[in-house]
Amino acid sequence: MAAFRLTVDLVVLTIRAGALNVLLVQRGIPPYQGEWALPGGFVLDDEDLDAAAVRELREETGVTAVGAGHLEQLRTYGAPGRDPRGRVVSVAYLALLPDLPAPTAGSDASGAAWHPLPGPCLAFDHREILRDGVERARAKLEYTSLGAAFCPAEFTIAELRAVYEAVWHTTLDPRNFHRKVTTTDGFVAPTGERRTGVGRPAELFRRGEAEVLHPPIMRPART
Amino acid sequence: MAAFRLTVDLVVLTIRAGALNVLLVQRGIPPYQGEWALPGGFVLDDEDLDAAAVRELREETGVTAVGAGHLEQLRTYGAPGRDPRGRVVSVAYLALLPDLPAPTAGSDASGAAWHPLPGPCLAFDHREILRDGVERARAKLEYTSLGAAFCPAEFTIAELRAVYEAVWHTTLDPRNFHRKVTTTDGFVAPTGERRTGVGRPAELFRRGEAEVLHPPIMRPART
DNA sequence: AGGGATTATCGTCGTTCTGACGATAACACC
DNA sequence: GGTGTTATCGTCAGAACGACGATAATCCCT
Repeated sequence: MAAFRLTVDLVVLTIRAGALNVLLVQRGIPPYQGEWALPGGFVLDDEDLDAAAVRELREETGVTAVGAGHLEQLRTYGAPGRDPRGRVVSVAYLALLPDLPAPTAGSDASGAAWHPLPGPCLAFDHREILRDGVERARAKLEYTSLGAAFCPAEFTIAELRAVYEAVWHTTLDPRNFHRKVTTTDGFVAPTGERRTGVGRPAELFRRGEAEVLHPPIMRPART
Repeated sequence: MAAFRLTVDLVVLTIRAGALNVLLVQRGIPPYQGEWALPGGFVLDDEDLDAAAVRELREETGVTAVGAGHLEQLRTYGAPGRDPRGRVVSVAYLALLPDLPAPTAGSDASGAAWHPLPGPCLAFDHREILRDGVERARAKLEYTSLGAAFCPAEFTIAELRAVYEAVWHTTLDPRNFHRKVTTTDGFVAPTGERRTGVGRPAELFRRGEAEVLHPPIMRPART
């Protein structure tokens, strides 16, 4: 029951070019120098865990407001030996963000970049953490309205559908998806405006106030 | 990034007399001496987090095999000031167990007992942890087969239904519940035997191999 | 201006799932 | 044998879903 050191590690996901991407940094210092890893860092002495996650997210990505996206605690990883520096326990967070401008490099990372899944080999046990994060995101899209966290404040139904298709790696029927989303109470709220592009202009929506969906959106059977 | 101390705290739930109960210990040492708290203790120097949870569960409840029930990591709580002894971060675990003989008192607890929810005032931030644990259990009963973790190895559909009714604090139609459980693939498997009691003998079932339920069991609307 | 391509949105139809509830079965007890 | 009690099977209307046709509203091209 002696001393532990605590880190937060972030699984930051977004949709880019129709694919699920994760934000990775190239480690600038040992251990695992030069290898890819999840962004993260040590928790400060008198810092709340959530605050540490928000701080690291800001430092590594320049994301200041989580308001647009979503940030939640994922799981804590504390196997002895998972970090060669000693007994380091990591509280992992899952962040879902709309597509952003290129990320910034952090203090102890020589580079940060988006990687389509599955990404490269990762340092520490970060491959396991990433797998758990993606699985959590996949599951939560079924029974919560979190899919909208991948979208900007205003979005079309087609953009939201593209999120589901990217995260689940399937294709969904546009008509049935539209019906499900617009008839599920509190999922999305129309803004009254429309966005013009290729094809018929699409109505713009904002996130609804509902957090959980009853009934959930069913993911097509086994892949 | 200096020294943290790490504890595991357990939200141990079971069904007793048709009600959801939580296992609490009366603290035998300061801080909060004499008050009720979740069972738990410090993580050893080279001990895995899951192993620490299993150890504490055994020490405080005498539960040796988790095989019957279910144990999973719940969340980590690390707000500065949550423990007057200093910076103590707690990894909370959620355990779902079938009804057991009376629990044993642990080393640093002068007594351990089952409490129907909502229990008494709790030390530290354990009230919040308990609330999160109960909420997790309620949600997981909808889309997983974890309800069977509250039952002994062999159980009747009525016993399983009593679990859902206790955890959700509702009443469910016995005929529709029976249909749903027996027709959902992999939820339960018949043993071929039956148990006699009051009324017509009931068929005995074992847990099926399915972990997630497609589609989920819907909890009746708002309470 | 008009035709084609493209995407959004609305409907339809048959199937499945659900909730409400009636009917029967298989015991224990008297 | 009758009665009470619980388990299990059926039925039926309404809701939800998957597949897919039909229409609407724009852009692009000629």
